[in-house]
This record gives sequence, C-alpha cells and structure tokens, in this order.
Amino acid sequence: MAVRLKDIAQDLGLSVVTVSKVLRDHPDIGEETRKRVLKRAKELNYQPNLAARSLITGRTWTIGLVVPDLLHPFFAQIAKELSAEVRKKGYSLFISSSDEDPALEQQEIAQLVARRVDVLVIASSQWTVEGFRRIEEENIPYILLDRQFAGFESNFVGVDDRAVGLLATRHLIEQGCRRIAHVRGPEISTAVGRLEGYRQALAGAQMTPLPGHIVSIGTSGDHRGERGGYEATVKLLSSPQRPDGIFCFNDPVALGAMRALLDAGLRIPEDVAVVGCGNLSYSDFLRVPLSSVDQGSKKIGKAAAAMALKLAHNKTARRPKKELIPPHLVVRASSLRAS
Amino acid sequence: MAVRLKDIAQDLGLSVVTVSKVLRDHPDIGEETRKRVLKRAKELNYQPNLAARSLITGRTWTIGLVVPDLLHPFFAQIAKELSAEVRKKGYSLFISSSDEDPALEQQEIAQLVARRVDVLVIASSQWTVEGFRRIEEENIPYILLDRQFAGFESNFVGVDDRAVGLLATRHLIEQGCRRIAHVRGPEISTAVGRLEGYRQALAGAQMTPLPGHIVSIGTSGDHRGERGGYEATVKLLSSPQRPDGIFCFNDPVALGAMRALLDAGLRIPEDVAVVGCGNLSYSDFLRVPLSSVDQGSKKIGKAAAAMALKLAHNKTARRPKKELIPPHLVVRASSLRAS
DNA sequence: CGCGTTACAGTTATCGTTATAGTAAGGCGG
DNA sequence: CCGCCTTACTATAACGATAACTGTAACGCG
Repeated sequence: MAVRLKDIAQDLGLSVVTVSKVLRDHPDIGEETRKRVLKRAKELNYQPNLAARSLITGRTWTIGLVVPDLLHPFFAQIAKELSAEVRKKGYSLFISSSDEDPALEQQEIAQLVARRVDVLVIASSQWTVEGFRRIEEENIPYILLDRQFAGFESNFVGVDDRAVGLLATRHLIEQGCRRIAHVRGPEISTAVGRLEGYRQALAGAQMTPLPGHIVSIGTSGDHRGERGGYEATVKLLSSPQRPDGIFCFNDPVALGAMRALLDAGLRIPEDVAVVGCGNLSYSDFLRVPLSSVDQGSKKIGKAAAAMALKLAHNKTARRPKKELIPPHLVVRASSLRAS
Repeated sequence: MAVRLKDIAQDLGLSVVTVSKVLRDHPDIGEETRKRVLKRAKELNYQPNLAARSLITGRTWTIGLVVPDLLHPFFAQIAKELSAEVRKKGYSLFISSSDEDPALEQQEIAQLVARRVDVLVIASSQWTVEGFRRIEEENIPYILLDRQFAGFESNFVGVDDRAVGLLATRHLIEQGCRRIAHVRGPEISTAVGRLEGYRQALAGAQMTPLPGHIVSIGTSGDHRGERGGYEATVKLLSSPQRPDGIFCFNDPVALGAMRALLDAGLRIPEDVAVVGCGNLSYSDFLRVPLSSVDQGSKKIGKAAAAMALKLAHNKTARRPKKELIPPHLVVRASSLRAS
C-alpha cells in the first residue's frame, strides 16, 4: 500500500540505511546515489511513516492545544495562528476544547500526554496547579496561555491584563466619566489583572471605586457572560450613585451591560459610557458599536508558536519564560463622548 | 522515563505479551494474573506508547480536520463538536485552517495523510476534485463537509442548502415582500444550492427574480463577505425596481447589506427586510437584530463525528454516504413586518 | 611503501508494541 | 495409560524507521 524505504532501496539495489540517509540530508552519500534516490522517492511519492520515526527518535512532531472554548473568537484566533505557524515547521496541532470543565481538561491533557506530544499549550480552566505537575513528571514542556496561576512558575504567553484595565479605565476618565464602575469576571488571573488595572487607573486620577461599583458576573449557566453582564448592570443601576462609565471584563459581558442600559432607557455613551475587552468581530455592527480593548490574539498565537517551537527543540529544560503582549484600545461609539 | 510494558512484566515476573494481553482485555488470561497486572499498571500510571502501537496495527487513532477558516463560528462549532465526540472514543483530532487557499489546503491534507490519520474530514476550498483522488490512493477514508462537488461521489455531511434558500425566501414572501433579491456567494455548492432554493421558492409563489436582483459578492480581499455584501447591496439599490426583501448568502454578507441599507436612509424591515444564513452569535445585539437560517452546525459536527467513527472502524470501503441536515429559520427584527 | 584520511555504503541493534505460533500443565474420556 | 482438548502463559518475529558503528576502496603524504 504505502511506499516504504525498503521499496526504494530494493528498486535501486541499495540498502535501506542509504536511502534513509539521503532523505535526511546526511553528508556521506555520493552525488549520483543521492540523485537516484531522490528521483525514485519522488516518483513513488514516498512519505515517511511518522509512527516509526517517532518510535525511535522519541519525537512526534506534534503539539497539543487545549482551550476552554474553541467557539470563543479569542481562542479560535490563537488556535488558527498557532496551527499555521507550527505547520510551517512540519508540526501538526492537536486541538481540544475543554468546555471550561477542569475534569474534562485533565482528561484531554492526559490523552495528549499519552500521545507524547512534543509540547503542550494550555489555556487552563483549572483551579489548582496539581495537574501541571503531572505533565512535568512526564517531562513534556508546556506553555500556559492567557490564564496564569499566582505563585506558580511556568512558561506563559498572554495579554498584559493590568494594562488592559489601565487602558480602558484611563480612557473612560479622559472621556469625562467620574463614577466608573467595573463588572469583573470570575476568580481567574485575567479578571484579577484587569481589576487591578482598573483600580490603578482610578488611583492615578485620585479617584476610588464607589461603594457597590465593583460587581461580579455570577456563574450563571451562560459562560460567555451576556446574562451575567446584564444582571450585574441591573445591580449597578440600583446603586445610590449611578455610574456614568462601565469597564466590562469582556465583550459578551459588555453586550449584556449595554442591553441592560438600553432597557433602562439610558443613552450610550451620553448617560453611561461602556468599554469591553476582546474586540470581537462584528463590534461595528452592534446597536451601539462597542469600544473594546484588543488583546492582540494574533500576536499571542504567534508568540505561543515561537515559544513552543523553541521548547520542542531544546530538550534541556530551561527557566520558565513569561511573555506579555501589550493590549491596545479600539475606540467606538459606546465610549466616545462629544468633547 | 516513561513506563513500558517491559517494566510491568519484569516487576511481576511475567512476559511482555501477557501484560499486553491483559491491558487489551484478551480472553486467555487467568483471573489472578489479570488483577496483578492491572494493579501494577495503575500504580505506575502506565500509558501505552501509541507510536509503537500504530506502527504494528496501522491505525493511529487520530482524525484530521481541515477547514477554510477556524475563526468562522460555523467551522469552530463543528470543530469543537467533532473533537468532543471523537475524544470519547479515544481519538484525537488534528485541526488545521487553510485560509480559503486551495494550495495551502493541499499541503495540509498531504501532511495529515503522511501522518496516516484514520479518517480525514475536509471542508474544502478546492475548485477541482483532483486532490481527493490522492487521498483515495492512500486508502484513507474521508468526509467532505459543507461543500460538495457536482458529479463527484464522496461521503458528505452538510446542511441542505436548497432548503436554506427555500426557508429564507418563503419567509420573506410570507412577510409580504414582493421584490425579493438575492446576494449570492461564490461558485461553490453552498451558494449554488441556496440560489436554487431561492428560485424555487419564488417559482412556488408564481414569482420570478427581477432583472438585476441576483448579485454576487465579489472576491474582495475580505473573505467574510461584509464588504462584498455592502457593495452588492449598493448595486441592488441602483436597480430600477428597488427590492423590498433581500436574502443574503450568509450573515456577514447580511451585515454588510444592512449597513448599506441604513447608510442609504432605508428602514429595516419596513422598507427592506433582510434574512441571512448562519445564525451567528450576537445577532441579538445588532443595530437591527438579524433574521437568519440556522445551519445546525452542532448537528453537522455530531453527524460528521458519527460518520468518521464508522469509517474508522469499517476498513472495507463502502458506498459513499450523504447526510443532509435540515436547517431552520430564526426570525428576528430584520425581517419581521407588522402583519 | 606503509599509514592515515576521506568518501561512500552497509550491518546490526533498537524503539515499544502486537500478531502468530507454540508450549507446558492439567483434566477427561476411553 | 494414552491421546486430545483446554487453559494459561511464553517465545519469536515482525512493524518501519533511525543511531551507532563497521567496512572498503581510493588517494595523498611523508
């Protein structure tokens, strides 16, 4: 069925090893022989059996990616970029989506570890770091994506979340907002970082969050956060001092927030300005186009790919490296007040 | 480093083969031995080396998926569903995104073929079927997704595109539209099918497309179709008989169309009703929420997974099977006229 | 002329698993 | 007691490639 080294060798009256050497550009092969082998290999459309190669080299030329939700454009973008980048170097990418379920995530990691992927890239929805120790035991290098763990050393690529909060909040201040609220996300590093940035920006302007102006999206079934954003905003509006600006953890939350504001008869951005994070496509087509902090998911994907390729080649473990991508703000109507 | 069968065998004073048999639930093993092996395997957290297993069985327990654009929610949804379904049966999924580039797609297919995936699932952006013959030569079963090729027999899973066109157009007719235009997509089966459905629905109501009322989105750099939808609609509006309803090839095209309509000072749906296809998330948050035909991407993913698993097990080639998922219409404001 | 070097190719062992065939021990009927 | 089946396990040879080593000419140099 499939062509093997043996077939080429027999055709040309050479040994298997000689053919193998030619195809791997080994030096000690004569010009004549090399040409004959290459010609025949091409004719037969020879493709090496990667299972056999992996068996002896111990490398699989595969990389594993685990994300919480492939449907989320942020992760889809990263997956796409990562796949394209590593493909250029001959790697293929296993992708799996954990549905934000830590147990499922563990299973998928175990499966990829069993496949001996050369590198694992994980945007984890884990609460603890215990699972990562297991990967370390198997000596498989891995990279955490987007979400970090406090006090845990590891390779990491993600956006600078503090800068996200800073950018968004400073922008609202510049637009003249004086009572800026924050709808924060769950207890993961991204939400914590953005909250810190928010506080820092306020502090930089001699401001402080008003009581009740930091609300959290619940853990309602809707994991994208639209409903959470809606409900959190309803809560915000019942606060004694109504906010005139809201920085939302992400875009779906911001969409929910905007719906709540419009439902309450408020104008965006005149009464309340809104900024989200993620810069989802279609933001231009919304009822009120949404200002948003772009996380540079393409850059994150490229950076993760570069780091993964480096790890795949340096089998010797190095000190973990962190790479923070600077975010940038995309201003649209939802936060643009007449000056 | 990693635990091998040999390690377990030596620990228990058994042969490698016996251990292997236990772990594969082979019948001719004594109860006592079986227990001891399972216990030790668990203790050592044994994971079989899949490369070695593949080498001898010829199966890799992997499935390859190639899509034109992973960022497109339709394909992301399918990828996610496919991954989840096949993972349950112990398969892992290679995913790659071809960027709508036929040459790149060929490369990615070649790479997956070289990896001897058990099944290939392809949403192709190819113009010819030549590439698929190569896959057949390698005896790898494959499934076409979403896009078919006229006169070419193959396994296929996708939406019933004629039904898409029928549903959307009949709905516009029911809403009282009398001059229904269609912004069609490129020369691929999905666009052709939807166009046929559109014509059929009109014919069923003794109507016929007015001259100039079928326009095509160009092949502008923007492959999502927003710009194409905008420009096509501008063209439509200059037609002597202005349409009062537009069925758009997909949602991005519809977004472009709606922007063009609003820019021209027209009201949606009072002056012109709009229906798209794809039912993207966030449709609820648009300036005018968009009516859309849902393609049932989840069902497509599940159906593709089921078919792939079947193909992976029946090594004997069968007659190609086609599976058409029925679409359904989601009515929102963009097409809902007061009755 | 002998020795080392270079160019080229082949031999052998190995990766971890499974397919195939085989064997020892015990039971059972005749 | 013999032959013949079961039961439970083992020995050996693959699978297709690569790593590490071994030969063998031919050639240059002192």
